[in-house]
Amino acid sequence: MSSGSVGGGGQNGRVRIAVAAGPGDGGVLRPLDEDGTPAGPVQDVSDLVAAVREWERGEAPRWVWASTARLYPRLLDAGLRVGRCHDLELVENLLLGHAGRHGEPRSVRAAWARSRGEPVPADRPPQEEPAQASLFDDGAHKAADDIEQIVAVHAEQQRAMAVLDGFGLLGAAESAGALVAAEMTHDGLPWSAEKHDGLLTELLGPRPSGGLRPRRLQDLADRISAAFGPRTHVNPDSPAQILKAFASAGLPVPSTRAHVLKRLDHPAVPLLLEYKELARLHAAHGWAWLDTWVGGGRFRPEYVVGGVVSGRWATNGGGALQIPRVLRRAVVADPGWTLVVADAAQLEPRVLAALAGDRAFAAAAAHGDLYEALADAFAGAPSGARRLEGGGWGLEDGLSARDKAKLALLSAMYGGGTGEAVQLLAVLKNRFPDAFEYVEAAARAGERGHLVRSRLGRTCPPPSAGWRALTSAGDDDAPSGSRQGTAAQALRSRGRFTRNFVVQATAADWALALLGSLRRRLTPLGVPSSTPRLVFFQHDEVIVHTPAELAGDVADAVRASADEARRLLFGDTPVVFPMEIAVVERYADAK
DNA sequence: AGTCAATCTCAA
DNA sequence: CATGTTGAGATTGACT
Repeated sequence: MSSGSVGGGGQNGRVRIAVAAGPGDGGVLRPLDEDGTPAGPVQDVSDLVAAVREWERGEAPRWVWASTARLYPRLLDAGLRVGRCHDLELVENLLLGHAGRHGEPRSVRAAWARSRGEPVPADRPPQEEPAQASLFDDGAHKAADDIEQIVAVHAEQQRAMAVLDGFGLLGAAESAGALVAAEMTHDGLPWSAEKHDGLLTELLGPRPSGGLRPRRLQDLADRISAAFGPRTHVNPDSPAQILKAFASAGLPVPSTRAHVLKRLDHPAVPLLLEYKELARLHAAHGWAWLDTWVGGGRFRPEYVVGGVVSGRWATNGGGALQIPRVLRRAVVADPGWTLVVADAAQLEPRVLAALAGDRAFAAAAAHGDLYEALADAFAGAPSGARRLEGGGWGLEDGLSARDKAKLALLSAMYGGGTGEAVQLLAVLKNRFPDAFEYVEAAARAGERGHLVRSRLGRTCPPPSAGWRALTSAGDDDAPSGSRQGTAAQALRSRGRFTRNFVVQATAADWALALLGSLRRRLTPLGVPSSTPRLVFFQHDEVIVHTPAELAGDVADAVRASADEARRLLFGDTPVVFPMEIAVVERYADAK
């Protein structure tokens, strides 16, 4: 697997430039060969942005820098975008993980110290990172030190990655992801504050002043109290008070969860369910959220690339990866623009099919609805099982063959499949033995305390010391029955984690490759002042904000990127990764 | 007055 | 025998 063209942009794939910021608006550059050997002298520049712009117009090198998240926003603010980079902190993090050293400091300074056997400085927590402006304000001697360390750490990373299959692509994809993340924060997701406010007013009543409850919530709260009796006062925000009120009414309940309340026959129940739903909207995505996170018609969350162990992204604030469906009505394209919303259909089972190289399974995943294609295999399986709302499996007749296929796969990937789904798993095992065995092997590896990896080499964290102590006991310790039970539980839990990790993390590999490829394909579309932009990414879904007349080209680019990602990860697998693409004015209209 | 765990609901 | 993964973020209520 070559590092391909993910994150590519320039004609010459080999030129790299190490860059350190400071002092002031200046910086220090040094050209490198691909293996990290210096290919020219250190250059001091008084205007770093101008120097980067100049190089970018010419050779379009791969920029080697400590952290995209800290450096790139400054370039974006100056109206400059770069084609490719190597993010030293992100790559260091991947390499540490591969070595089973998750969580060790990842800064350039730390990597430098580590390689020289010196004391390794802890990473600074994000909130203590120097402000953006001061990054460009370091002393001249510091920038000189920085460039020396950057060059050295980069060379070591290139050496380390060269012997790990797929790792070059992983590092390139992670770095390209960091560029996308910074650009998405810069560009923002189109967000109509007016539509959002209208929605809140419609559901909650007009915006209240001070910390008061909106009218609709107060009204519901009053009716909830009344439903428990005259002169009773129940604060619906307090689970304890709700439990007490139901107990007094002769209806003791273990919790206030929605599915528990739904089973009760009491006039307060529908009011409480409505209250809880609206109160959450108000608390999590109400006017306060709007004031904090939306400005100038854009929602600008901060993404954390590789923030989840599986390689999925996390966010730092704003909850960008949990936008409630109702609020998608507020995501509206600019006039004359449109949103291309694309999500990968049934991504994780397709990833499993491709990973396992299961011929029968891959053939089913070669086109169309994967579960439907598998349905025949499950049509005769014993009456299915279905997840009950409260957890646990329950018998439920009337499952379609397609539902049975879906349930079997989800059980295999998530580690369920005890209970009634066991028969469906048996069908999966018989008909698709390689796919079954792939996740089983990952689970067994986990239970033995081994590490498992994604297709490109992203590695799961090792089990904790506590886990090892718990699960290795059992010899001389004469553990008690409950301790054995706890140990068995810990083993199963670890197995579920590693079982899921190989699939989820490879799906994240694929999504990252798609993102890098799509970014590169979008760049030449449109004219500089009016170019399609990636504005949202959520695990297996992207949104591109584009001039309306380019929507077709964008959709083509999305499909081509999905296919390129497939090829980069899995070569000539027959498994396809179809994208469901909607061209809409509002996100809510996508599905 | 701050910290923390537990609980709840949102997303994939 | 127990009974599906990864997260964010708000809130309550117990704690220091």
